[in-house]
Amino acid sequence: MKIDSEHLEILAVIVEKGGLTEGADELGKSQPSVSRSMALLEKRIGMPLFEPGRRPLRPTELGASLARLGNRIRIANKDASLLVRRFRQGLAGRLRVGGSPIFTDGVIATMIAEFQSRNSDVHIDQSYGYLDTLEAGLKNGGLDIAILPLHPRQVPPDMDFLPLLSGRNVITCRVDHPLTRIKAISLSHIANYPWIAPPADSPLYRDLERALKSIGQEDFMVNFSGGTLASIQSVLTGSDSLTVLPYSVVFQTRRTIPLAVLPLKIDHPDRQLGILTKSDRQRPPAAQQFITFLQAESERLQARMDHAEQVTHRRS
Amino acid sequence: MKIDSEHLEILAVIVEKGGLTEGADELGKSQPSVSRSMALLEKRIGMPLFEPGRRPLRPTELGASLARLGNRIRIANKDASLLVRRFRQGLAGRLRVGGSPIFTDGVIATMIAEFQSRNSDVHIDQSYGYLDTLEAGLKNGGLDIAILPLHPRQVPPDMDFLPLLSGRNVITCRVDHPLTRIKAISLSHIANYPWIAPPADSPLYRDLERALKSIGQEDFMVNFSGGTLASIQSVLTGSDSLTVLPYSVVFQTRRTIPLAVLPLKIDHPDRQLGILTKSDRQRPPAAQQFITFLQAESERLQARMDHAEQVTHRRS
DNA sequence: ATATAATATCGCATTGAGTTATGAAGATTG
DNA sequence: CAATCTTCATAACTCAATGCGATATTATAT
Repeated sequence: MKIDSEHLEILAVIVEKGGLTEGADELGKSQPSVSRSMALLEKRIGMPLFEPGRRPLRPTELGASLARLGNRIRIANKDASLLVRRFRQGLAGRLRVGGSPIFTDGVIATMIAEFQSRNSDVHIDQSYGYLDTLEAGLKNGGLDIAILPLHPRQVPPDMDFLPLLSGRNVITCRVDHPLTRIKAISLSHIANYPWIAPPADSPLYRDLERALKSIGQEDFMVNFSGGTLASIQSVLTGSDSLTVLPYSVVFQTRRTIPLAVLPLKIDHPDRQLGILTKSDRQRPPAAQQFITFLQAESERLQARMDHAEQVTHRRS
Repeated sequence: MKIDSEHLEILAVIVEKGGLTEGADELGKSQPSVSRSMALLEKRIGMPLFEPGRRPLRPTELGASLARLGNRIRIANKDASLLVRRFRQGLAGRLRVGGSPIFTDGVIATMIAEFQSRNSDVHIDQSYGYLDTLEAGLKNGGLDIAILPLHPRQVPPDMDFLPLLSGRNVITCRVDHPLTRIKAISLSHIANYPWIAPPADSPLYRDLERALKSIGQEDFMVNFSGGTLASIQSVLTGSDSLTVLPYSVVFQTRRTIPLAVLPLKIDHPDRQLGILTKSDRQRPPAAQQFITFLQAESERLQARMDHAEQVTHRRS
């Protein structure tokens, strides 16, 4: 014999409010309705829930005990409603975010930290990958959103791409690098230094090739390759190596890992860091919340970068 | 928007069992039924509870969270069912028991202790009173059962009386009382000792009068009156006083407060200790349980008393 | 006693849960 | 890769429960 949980909740309210009529009011139901519900419950369990012949309805021992349990149910139910509301508003949930390693570590990670400190109930599951991996993740539902640099032409047909930052690359080195003391840097200067290369299968590696080709340096010496942003930064600050990094990464991490940007114009890849999502798949509200947040943060970052650049120009 | 607690319970079972079909099995419902319930819940909250296009139905983050809450509800509901079952079997609840002071303290209290040690969830609310008080208590619902010595003629019309023990009274005193050393006690012997009398409004007081009158002692000296059994026993063991007590009381408390019974035949009141209940009023199951218990305990007590008496006769 | 407030009951409409039968789609296997 | 198996969704229908207003009944208060 299963008891109807709804009945127990009603009982709890009646007992709490001290009367059937007030209980009905509280529940937003009519008095006859709850009266009948209680009559039905009493009939089901075969025991009286209220003292007979008492006008402001008073519960029996059993009624009071069941009311306590009903209250537990009510609390759980309320929690459930709250949870649903928070999920709908994107304030709770889990978000599986995939991203290209360098940008994710250098730019997105700090934004994620900020997002989590605001929306503590959103759990972000971060993973790394390049276009093909991320695209597959989105397709099979393993990822909610992907963050990577992309050229408009590369966007898969059934996906949406929302640009966040321009994909400008720069040549960078440690701040006290010999080259930073040279006014006008030319090809001959940088030819003497070894290069750090990102993993060979990464777009950034191709950027590096392209950038160096654009300034005329066809073959270059690589003394370190692969690894994550953290290892690249370590090697960079501990040696005279050079490398190509997105300017936003250099800028975003300038407080913890300061790096110098060489005033050498290199070919821009025509890509933008942005958010890739599946068009049809309805995103969880937390995803929308996160996307909106990333847009705002990116705009702020872009503004700060622009501002810093103006200051530099004025100084020079 | 109120969530149906039933739905959350169903969700919890589905998630726990790892599939809709198995969940339906567990719940004893058909598979389409729970399927539709979940569809309805999803429609209500406007969010998916299960990952789309997964055949062994897997919950989303929201679904899993709601399932946890559903489980809490299930537990509370199960507790409720259990509670009801225990109440129905008389293994839980509250019992308001009224009784005449001497019998209650001397005979019933130890039985109540034993009863409570067996049925720990039954809470007994004990109170004292004589016939009129107890009768009123039963009538207005303030008492579930009353325990008192009664003559069959005194039983109110709409009440039932269940005899437990014969109401035989005896003259008693402390075990090392001078009178215990006298073989054949006569009236002249006891005339020298003062009497302890129960409260003047108690039936036992009238018993005392009647008993003494029956053995020819019209007026008697009372050096202590009123008080509870405990105080009577204290005075009795600390002085040479005599008093009249039910034999069952003397017998039941013989281990803790040993008293001597004088071999004087006195007039029996034609009453029996028994249980008085209202006929129409449906008793809580715990009451029935308690009554049955008292009957069994009383039978055992009676048997022991009979046995003790036989031994005494053989010895004398 | 009479008035008042609280609860129970009645009649009727609507909703939701239950069923079986059946269709659709992911998962599995030769 | 097609066939098959599982698993879930849908359809059509019945019935129990809930909703309501109107009204009877019954403690409690004045």
